[in-house]
Amino acid sequence: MIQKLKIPRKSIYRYSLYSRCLQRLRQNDIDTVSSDTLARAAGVKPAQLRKDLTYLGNFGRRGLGYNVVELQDCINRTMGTNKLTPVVLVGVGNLGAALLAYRGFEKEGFEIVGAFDVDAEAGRNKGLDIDVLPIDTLPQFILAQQIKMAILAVPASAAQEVANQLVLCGIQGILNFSPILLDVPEPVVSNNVNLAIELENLAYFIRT
Amino acid sequence: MIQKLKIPRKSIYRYSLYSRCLQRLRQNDIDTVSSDTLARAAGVKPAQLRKDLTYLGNFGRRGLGYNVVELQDCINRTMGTNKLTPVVLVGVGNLGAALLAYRGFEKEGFEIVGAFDVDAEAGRNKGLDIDVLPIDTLPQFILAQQIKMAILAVPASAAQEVANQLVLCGIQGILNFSPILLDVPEPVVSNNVNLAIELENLAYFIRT
DNA sequence: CTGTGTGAAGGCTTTCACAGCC
DNA sequence: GGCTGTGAAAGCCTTCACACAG
Repeated sequence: MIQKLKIPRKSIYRYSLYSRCLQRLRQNDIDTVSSDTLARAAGVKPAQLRKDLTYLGNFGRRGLGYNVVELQDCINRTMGTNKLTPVVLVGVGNLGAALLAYRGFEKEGFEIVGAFDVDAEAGRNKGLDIDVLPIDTLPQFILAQQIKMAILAVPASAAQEVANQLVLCGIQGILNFSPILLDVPEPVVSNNVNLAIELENLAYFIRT
Repeated sequence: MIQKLKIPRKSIYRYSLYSRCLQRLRQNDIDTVSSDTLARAAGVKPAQLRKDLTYLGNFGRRGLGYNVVELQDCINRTMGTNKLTPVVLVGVGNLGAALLAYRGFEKEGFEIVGAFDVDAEAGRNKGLDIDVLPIDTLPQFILAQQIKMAILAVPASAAQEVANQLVLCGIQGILNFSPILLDVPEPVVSNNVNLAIELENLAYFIRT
């Protein structure tokens, strides 16, 4: 745990992939897997998988492979995926509403416990099964429930301002869907997801 | 254009960011910008911005900066963002329906011209304003309309199979929302977006 | 003097290749 | 023989720092 900071960002990202592959192996009652097999399933090179796993300690048995259950448990423990994490969502426009309607986070260990918007009526007629709360109730909500993570889906023009507010409330991680990079103080982490940019990127690389 | 392959992936990604920043400058009738200012707006280092721009040719005037309009046009031309690109979406489950309801792609130059699912009734009761077509009509649709890009939002278990089908139809780029890495033949490009993994990643780095 | 363009240095990741253990 | 663990090499990307143009 102390050398946690030494694990490369990208390895962390891949741990999530590995965990999902291991899950499937587990469902098929397979209890041992080689780096070769698991790497192929995850779409990475065997050497990379092994290198990634060395950050977790030595699990493999040479000549045999890795114990599926043991390895997945270790990854989940490292990732903190073994507990349910509450999240708030801010901005219930088209994208925000879409994310709320998509209840796919739950089975991955995250629960959207609150949705906020400047317009408390924003959720109307969108068939959502969660109430949209006015944004000025956000601070007390976050503080009361000790929320640490937020999904930000407001327009670009409001993003930095809302982010500042979130940071003041004690939010430590922001998943930012707005198309600007947020400026957040040191311990706070902001990850960007931008679907339009992903499409643009793809379009470029297929060179008609 | 011939040295296109030499532009680093990450630079391409940032071009999208730059273009959006330039758009804002344009709206404010600012016609010249320095690498320092633009870099700050985009959240990158000035040297990196300049390095990125050298792949496009020499636009800057030393002592002055870059012409906003000229630079944005060049980026858009390079990215191919100056024309509307048609896209199909496959898999109208929770996530797929959410992506359809989110009409945010249009203003970025992409249009979802067709939605497909094994269950043609999948779109019912989801308040979508686009018809969901049965998946066996996909090949003729793609071929007839010369579609080159697809958004894949089917369950993991079906993802690879559908991807194979898409490739056979001539799809060249896949934006994959399923939690597995797709195995696609050489010229085809597959980019992954996984919201659960982004959240997990974030959760890890905030270490309660 | 201001601000770009860029070789060189530095840092981070991936990949190789093989020693070591089962 | 099979497969892991890992130093070393290679590759990629970022950052520096300064020559040079306006």
